[in-house]
Amino acid sequence: MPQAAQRAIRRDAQEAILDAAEQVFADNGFHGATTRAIAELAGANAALIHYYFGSKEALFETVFARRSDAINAERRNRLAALQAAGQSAGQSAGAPTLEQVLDALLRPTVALGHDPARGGAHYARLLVHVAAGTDARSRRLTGASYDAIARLFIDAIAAAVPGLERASAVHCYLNTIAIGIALMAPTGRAQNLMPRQPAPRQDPRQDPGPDAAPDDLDRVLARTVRFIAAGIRAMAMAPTR
Amino acid sequence: MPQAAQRAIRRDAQEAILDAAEQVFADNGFHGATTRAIAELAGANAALIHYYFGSKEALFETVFARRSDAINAERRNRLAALQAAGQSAGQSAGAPTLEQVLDALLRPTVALGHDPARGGAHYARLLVHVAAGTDARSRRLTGASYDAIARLFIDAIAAAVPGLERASAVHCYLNTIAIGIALMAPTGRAQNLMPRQPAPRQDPRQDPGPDAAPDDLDRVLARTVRFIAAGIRAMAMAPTR
DNA sequence: GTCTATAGTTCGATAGAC
DNA sequence: GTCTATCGAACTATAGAC
Repeated sequence: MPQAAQRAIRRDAQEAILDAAEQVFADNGFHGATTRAIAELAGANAALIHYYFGSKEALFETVFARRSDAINAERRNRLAALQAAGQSAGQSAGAPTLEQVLDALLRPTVALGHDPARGGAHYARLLVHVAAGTDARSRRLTGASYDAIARLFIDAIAAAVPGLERASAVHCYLNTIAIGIALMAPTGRAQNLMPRQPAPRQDPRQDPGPDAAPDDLDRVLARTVRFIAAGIRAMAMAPTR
Repeated sequence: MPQAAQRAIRRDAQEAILDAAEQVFADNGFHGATTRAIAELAGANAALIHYYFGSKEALFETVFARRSDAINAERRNRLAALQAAGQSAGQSAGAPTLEQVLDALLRPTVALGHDPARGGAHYARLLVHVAAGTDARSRRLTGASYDAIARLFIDAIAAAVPGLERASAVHCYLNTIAIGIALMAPTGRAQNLMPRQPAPRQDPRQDPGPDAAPDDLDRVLARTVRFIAAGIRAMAMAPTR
């Protein structure tokens, strides 16, 4: 079946452009990136970008949607699994715990940022640009991709913390996302701020570096979830205003 | 003294360009902004930007430094005042509390974002762009303007929370900044995610809107400080790894 | 100091050969 | 499908009149 083989090759060419675009957009933002730089990094001809995607704008949206769809599908699946487990284990087991909800929310994004094998390390920084942007494109993309999942997890957070007002749950969700985005896009700032080499250290194995290596994912997540969960529970003990 | 009067007028022209540049850079990022758009918004001639500032690049750095210097000076003063008060009130009173430190850290930025009278609402979004950027300019600007103050407050956080490891204090600081930046640059996302008009509301005075009005500054700050302080204290109770 | 006019680049996009 | 060549637009920056 030669057609399938050829299709496979072509698919690789398109994905090479998508991967290159992801990196160049992440490094420079939409306006700072050029289609020529993307084509060069992809090892493709500059005209192919317009042949495949029609425009720089459409390429950007394709790059963005590719990862965000995967992230949100995984978030949805993890949350659904937690809720199903809670129901099957006797109805009094009830809703998943706050820590479980936060893990389901953060793990797909943080894993993407920390695991180079998944190829999405650059998307993390791309997402920061879009989240920061106030232009029409940025708001449209975040709204279209993340509003629905946001409402889902705001509900789950509210359900996991008795006494948490709905408005407070929204702020807690936004705080969570703020930390999560900063966490998934390591800018190297943590290293700069770390204490000056705790010099007289005897066991070098102890210090794999402040920013997590891929296998530190669980540890980074656990630490961050603990931080956020404590903050959210503190919000439930006091009125919003 | 005509020279002084003329100087005053000129100073206004330069500041008009700075204000316009702040807004246009905040809306579109460095590459998305054009000197023509800045000049038009400032009501000035496009060539004046180069006459006053030399280049688009230099203008950007001037805009950035103007506010960050003011923010960090205020942070430094507030922290010093807290520490001086702690010392004068008997040596056992000791270091300022965690809540006091967080307030000193966040108040100057959040106030800037929420008080239109201070004219810095746009800088908040500009800072988000720079904080998100991984290019050389962004890293140089954040490092030059914010690394020193970061170390100061990391020390203060560590001093306020017994048992908090130094490395944990760095992560706590970064979490604080992540929330603070998101907080000072309202993108309107909170409104979108708020519950669908709790419709049968009898008293309209109760809902001034989810994003704070200027006079809500203290309330927003108190809520955020409570969230973060609880998260930081939770970090002190468990090892980093 | 402030303006007009424009030089010199670089960009996104496309036409057309193969 | 893939390439070369190039168009037209928009940009930063500057030269020079006033």
